[in-house]
Amino acid sequence: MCYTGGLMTKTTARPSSTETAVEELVQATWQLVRRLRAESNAEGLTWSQTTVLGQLSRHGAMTTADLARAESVKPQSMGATLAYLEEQGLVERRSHPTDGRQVLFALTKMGRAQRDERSRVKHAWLAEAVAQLSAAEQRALLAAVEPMKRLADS
Amino acid sequence: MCYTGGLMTKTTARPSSTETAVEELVQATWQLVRRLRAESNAEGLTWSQTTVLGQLSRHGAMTTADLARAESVKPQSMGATLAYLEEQGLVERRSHPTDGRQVLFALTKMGRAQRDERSRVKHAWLAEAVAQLSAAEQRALLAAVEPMKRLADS
DNA sequence: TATTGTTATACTCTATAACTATA
DNA sequence: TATAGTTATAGAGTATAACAATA
Repeated sequence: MCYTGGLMTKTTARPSSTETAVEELVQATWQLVRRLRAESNAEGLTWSQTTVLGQLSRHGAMTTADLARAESVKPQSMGATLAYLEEQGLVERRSHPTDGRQVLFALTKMGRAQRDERSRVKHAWLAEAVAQLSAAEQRALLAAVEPMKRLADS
Repeated sequence: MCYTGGLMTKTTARPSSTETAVEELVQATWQLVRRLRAESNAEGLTWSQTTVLGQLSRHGAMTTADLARAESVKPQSMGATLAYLEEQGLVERRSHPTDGRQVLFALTKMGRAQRDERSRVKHAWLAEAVAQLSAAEQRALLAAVEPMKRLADS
């Protein structure tokens, strides 16, 4: 594959230093997201859209700003996603009872159904993929969740 | 923040089941990528572009298909990235010695310099962020690299 | 006929800037 | 004046489909 003779078995350079190891982590993160995106594109909704439905499912009605914060994007970006979901009839807007500026978004009946269905499909794939890993690898993944969040928030 | 009374401290629902835990992992992965993207946008090159320079730096000249495989994207997508890098004078194309169809891409002198500089800047941020974590958290992150790659490749 | 790469097109995700409405 | 949201615009990152050149 590689002309100058480098071995090209999926970029598996051994982590010699911490620096390299961190770069490896970033690479792994990036690739995992690509994989997740590819997986979700095959079905009706994208990952970003699905996670918004998940937020609303878990937390109930939320404002654009709430959702933007929860997903670490700008309100305008979240607005675009919400506009799409609303157009699809998956979320609906409600006026805020005390603050006229704010708009609350909530799942519609269809949105809730989609959410459950999506959840089922996603889990089917993830469950299978995770099942292929050893118990130790699974533990390693779970142990990394909090540090990754810390890193993302830093 | 959240109208229906859910506590909204950064989506910290405790992982009750493995299913939830895996979803948490996905969420964390997604957010970390968002963070990385935001960080790299501040500077000259994006993460995708930087990683391509990294590949060429580590492996020497590679074809579009090689790079696409290494980064888990379609050749056409990689072509777009390479076109940009070429336009910026960071990579150059060479004809393949034996196969006229293939095109080899290699770092230019400028590309190599940029790569080193980018690498330095990236590491500065990452190093600082990682340093904020406990030793245990750092170990947890590194231990997750291989499983994440396995998951991405599955 | 199969493979490598290019061109054309489109859609998602995200950002910034400027604006409106409400507090 | 500050905050919540919308509109307009733009760019990165991808994908699929159709094509050309080479093997």
